Amino acid sequence: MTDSHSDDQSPADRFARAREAQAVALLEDYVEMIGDLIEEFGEARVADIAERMGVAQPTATKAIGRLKREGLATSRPYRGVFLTDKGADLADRVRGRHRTVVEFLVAVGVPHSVAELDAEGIEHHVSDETLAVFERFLRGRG
Amino acid sequence: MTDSHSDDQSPADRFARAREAQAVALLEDYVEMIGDLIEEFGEARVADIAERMGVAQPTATKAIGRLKREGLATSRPYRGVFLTDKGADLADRVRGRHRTVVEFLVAVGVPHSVAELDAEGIEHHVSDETLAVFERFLRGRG
DNA sequence: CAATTAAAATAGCCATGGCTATGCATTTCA
DNA sequence: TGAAATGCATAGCCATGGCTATTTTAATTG
Ligand SMILES: [Mn+2]
Ligand SMILES: [Mn+2]
Ligand SMILES: [Mn+2]
Ligand SMILES: [Mn+2]
Repeated sequence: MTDSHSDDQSPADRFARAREAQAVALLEDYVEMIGDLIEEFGEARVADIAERMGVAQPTATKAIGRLKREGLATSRPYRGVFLTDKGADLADRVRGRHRTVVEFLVAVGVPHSVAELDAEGIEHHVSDETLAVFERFLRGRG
Repeated sequence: MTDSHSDDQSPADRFARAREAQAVALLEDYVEMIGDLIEEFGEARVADIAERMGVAQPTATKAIGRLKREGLATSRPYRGVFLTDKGADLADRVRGRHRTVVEFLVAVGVPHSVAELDAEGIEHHVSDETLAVFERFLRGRG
């Protein structure tokens, strides 16, 4: 018989996957957060984006350039940054995942403030399958 | 009265923390994996490290240079890479965290292969406090 | 022991994601 | 309405983490 707990993936595959998740993590955080700013203030200015990300203003400008290149955002100087449909969709998905991860961690006993801190990184590495398990866990306890 | 569910950290603090975790993630994976190779084969050669990481050989050489600079490893050409005490300690901690995260995910219902995949990224963002919660969860169900 | 082969190092390229300093354009307001 | 203040963009630096191509060095073998 074949080994009952086979490896499924090579380490190289796992590492490649983690590297890929890392590469998109920053853009995910930007779109989610730009969505938050628009929700809160009706607009997302470069300076506010930089402040909320905790980076210098030119760093935010550069990142916004990448968002534009990826078709996730547009911007008009002195008028703010806007999410495209694609960007808004991504923001929604990312925000949902963020909330689910935080709620799940809290549900298993992690203090809320710690859960928020850890979730900011964890969220980018949780697969749809794992996310579904978290949601089921949450439902299964009302 | 003061808000009972206060924010605790600014978004900028959370993002900074996630960025920091990301910065060390790669070195953690290298030391853990080098430890595995030494365990399995008695030595960790540059070519094997590169293959297991899924990167080109010069990429591994460069990373090993960083490990050395950080005091985590030493190396002798044609003789392999070795972990310092500090490196071996880190490898042990990282491996323990990896195992705990995988076991926890499996315990809540994530398929093993998916758990392995997700854990490779998640492990670097799990705080000691959250890890302790995962361990308690695992103990509390034998 | 010389020649071959294999292993590792080096050179040099690219993109990302940080930063500071500075320039320019738009708003705002006296 | 023109000066001042503000907001944003640009230039240019650095480290990291990828890559390919090439060179060097060590190990192996005829
Ligand atoms: Mn995040
Ligand atoms: Mn988030
Ligand atoms: Mn990992
Ligand atoms: Mn790992």
